[in-house]
Amino acid sequence: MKRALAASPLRDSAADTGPRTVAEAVHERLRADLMAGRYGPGEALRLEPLMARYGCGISPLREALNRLAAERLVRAVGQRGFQAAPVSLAEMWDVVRLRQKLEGEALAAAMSAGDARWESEILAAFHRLAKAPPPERDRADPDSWERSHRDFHAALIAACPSAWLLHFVGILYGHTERYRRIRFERTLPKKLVRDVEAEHRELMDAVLARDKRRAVRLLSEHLEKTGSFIAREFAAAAAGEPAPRRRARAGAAA
Amino acid sequence: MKRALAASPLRDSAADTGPRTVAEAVHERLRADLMAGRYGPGEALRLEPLMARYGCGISPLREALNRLAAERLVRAVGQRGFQAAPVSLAEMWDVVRLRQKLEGEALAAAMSAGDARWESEILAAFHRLAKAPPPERDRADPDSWERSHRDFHAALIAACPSAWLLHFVGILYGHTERYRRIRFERTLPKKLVRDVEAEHRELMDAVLARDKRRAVRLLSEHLEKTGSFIAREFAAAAAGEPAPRRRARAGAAA
DNA sequence: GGTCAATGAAATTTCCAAAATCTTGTCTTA
DNA sequence: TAAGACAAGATTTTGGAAATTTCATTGACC
Repeated sequence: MKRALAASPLRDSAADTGPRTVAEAVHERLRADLMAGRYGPGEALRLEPLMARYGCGISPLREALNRLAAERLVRAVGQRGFQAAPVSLAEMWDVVRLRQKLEGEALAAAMSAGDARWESEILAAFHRLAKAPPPERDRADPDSWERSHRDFHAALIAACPSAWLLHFVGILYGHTERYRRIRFERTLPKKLVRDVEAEHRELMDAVLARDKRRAVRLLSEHLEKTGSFIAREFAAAAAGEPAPRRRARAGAAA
Repeated sequence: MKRALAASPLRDSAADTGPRTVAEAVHERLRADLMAGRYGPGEALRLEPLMARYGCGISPLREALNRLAAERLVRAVGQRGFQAAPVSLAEMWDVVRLRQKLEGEALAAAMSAGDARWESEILAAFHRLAKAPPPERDRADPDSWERSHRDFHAALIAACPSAWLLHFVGILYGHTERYRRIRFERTLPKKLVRDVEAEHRELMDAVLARDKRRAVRLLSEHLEKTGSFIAREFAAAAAGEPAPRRRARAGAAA
């Protein structure tokens, strides 16, 4: 069962036909790995290991890395290669705060423009998210829940008519996901997952009831809780492991 | 006299040292040419001519194009190469509307956080803009006024603490500039330029007086006028030249 | 003992040419 | 006449190797 995708607004690659070049395929896989936190903050992304891992030559790899640099998921340092984006508490809050504003705008716009089709897609996405295996029981497909989660948030704002707003929200979503997953997969307690599901249901109800004020507020609170969660994990990590990974000093600091 | 740059928030490349690789240099030049409207909407960007024009091999050129594709100034079509971004009236208003929101947010934040240094940079940027040769009298350096213009808008929001907000505003600025310059350089009447200068002065006065409400409103109106100007030029171009450039049909249509 | 320069290794960046893909024009056929 | 197949040309994409830069280590000198 392919997941139903109608040009998901949170992933604006060529989704209808699949990647048609090696560079596009590597770009997608690399971005997924970045978002899954498989590369630590500031970790050097050396070309030869990546060529081996993704089974491609140097040209498509560099093209993918350059696109990711423009998306700010990797940093390109000049004559010194690429590294996974650094992290900081301040930047995390910057991303979350901006996402509250922009995704709130997008949600309100979608609720003004959405039709019955849009509503049904939200219901379907919520159902798939509820049925998806929780992220801690990830055996075959570790990213299954994450995909459903992204699809749900994408469905909520899919009716927003501003392509640019959706583009920016998508970029911010990717960075939020990375912050959330970058070091804390093991720590995710079941209790929290259940709370998240309740938040999603409440949010969906407000959206389908066309209660804009309430929906935007619930979305903002949802994101605020995510930010607080990440901040707590940051503090815990800073206390437990002073220097977790290579060049990660700036990560736990500011 | 080098133009004073303190990591201008509207151009987030490695500005302090200048481009350190060929790819970065080509990326900058190509972006400048795109923003100057030197490539028409949908125009095919073939590799060999570009290699000749920018005097480089194929690898750095493709890397630059891939970055620009992530910035949405060019489209990458799969196995069919790159083309300059298409344009449409609807997308132009999308860009302008979003820029009103985001640049307004950034301006308000800057006015909360700005110090004396920030104020003096605004004054200096305004002075340089006032002294810059108007865009129609562009003999040696056709982009001189445009650079000063960008620097002025950048100076206004430079004190905004949100790096992500500044990043997005910079991207939207680039697209606005392209829409403004893409076909209408010859049409720019002096009267309009003088009006723009008056708007800039009024805006600066409100900003330096820390009148947030007024400053944000003036900025929004300033952008609104730019949008209306572009829309008029669009309509005129659609009436006068039905198919101005290659594959530009979609441009004047929606 | 500490600072600085030189040397060599490692990594990135760039050029280049082969391979794969798309486009265009022509010819055939219904 | 229109539709389709086929081949030639043009263009993009990709992998590998050369050139350039950075980084670490060693040694010399003050």
